[in-house]
Amino acid sequence: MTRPATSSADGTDAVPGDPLVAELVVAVSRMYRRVRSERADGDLGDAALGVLSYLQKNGPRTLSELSEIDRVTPASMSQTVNRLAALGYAVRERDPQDGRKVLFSPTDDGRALAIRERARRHAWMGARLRELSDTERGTLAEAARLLRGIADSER
Amino acid sequence: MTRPATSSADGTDAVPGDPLVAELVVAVSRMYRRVRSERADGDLGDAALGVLSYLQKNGPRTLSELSEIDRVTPASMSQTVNRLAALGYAVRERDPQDGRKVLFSPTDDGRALAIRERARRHAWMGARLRELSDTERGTLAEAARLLRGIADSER
DNA sequence: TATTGTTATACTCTATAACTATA
DNA sequence: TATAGTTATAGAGTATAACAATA
Repeated sequence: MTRPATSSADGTDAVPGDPLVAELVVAVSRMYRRVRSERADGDLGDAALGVLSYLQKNGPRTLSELSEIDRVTPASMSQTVNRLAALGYAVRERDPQDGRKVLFSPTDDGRALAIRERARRHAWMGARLRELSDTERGTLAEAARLLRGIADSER
Repeated sequence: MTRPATSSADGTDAVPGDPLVAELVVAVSRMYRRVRSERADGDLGDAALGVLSYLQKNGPRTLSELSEIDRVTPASMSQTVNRLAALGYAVRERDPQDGRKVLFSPTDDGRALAIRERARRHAWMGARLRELSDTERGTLAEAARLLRGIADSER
């Protein structure tokens, strides 16, 4: 054989890259959409709920911090926290040490909503994971750690 | 001790659910956003590029099939493939056996774009994966298989 | 001047409701 | 009637550009 190639539906031969990358990207994309599709009707969107959930678990953060965590622009994050604030789920507070900074915190309503919605959205996945063996669960736990490390890496 | 509880930033005790679920959801969400953030300027969005990539790898599909694969409504998928068609990356063809059905196929331009963009978006992740041990890569490969199974499960 | 955050505007993605065409 | 697909409309999420306030 002359060179490695991927076979495509139309017979195109493409330089294949690392097959593991493609498998992971497809798996991650499908899982993300599946989790997102558990969203209920009058619900917050996934971006706003993600921010609220983060604040509930980790405590107040500035706009810049939140935008870096989610890898969106500060302008985008400003609009997301605007929605949370307009709905009464989060509050803005000026940083006393540095008047340029704004700290966002969840309200009591926001904290309760974050806990409740996380439980609801995760329910179906919890059920699927309980069907796995201990070995398989261990594999997923280790994979979650590796994926976090890769996703959060600077480069 | 009386019952398991999660400790939160504000001292809230919540019934914890399966910690593995939360770890996986956070890891998947962060990785999805990281891959998405590799998007270039005049680029297709992630939904349209995902559909184009699928068609390039797997061959023509009907609208219904595509909407089920991505877990979006047929109306949403219709608009996504509309964008692909308007840009000349995909074509509609009436199914000769059943005139209600429409088959979508990538054009030559679309196939080339799918291959090129996949390579570009996956480059950074390929570099990160090459830094891992064979054992770690094996863990991720097995995890990708498990996650696909869970995400694609009917329930 | 540099940093932090916001607003104006536009595009992508998704949904629901109402519709057309085919079986 | 039921199925496959489309269009109209609206809201979430994101981006870039331009701006205000503070350091």
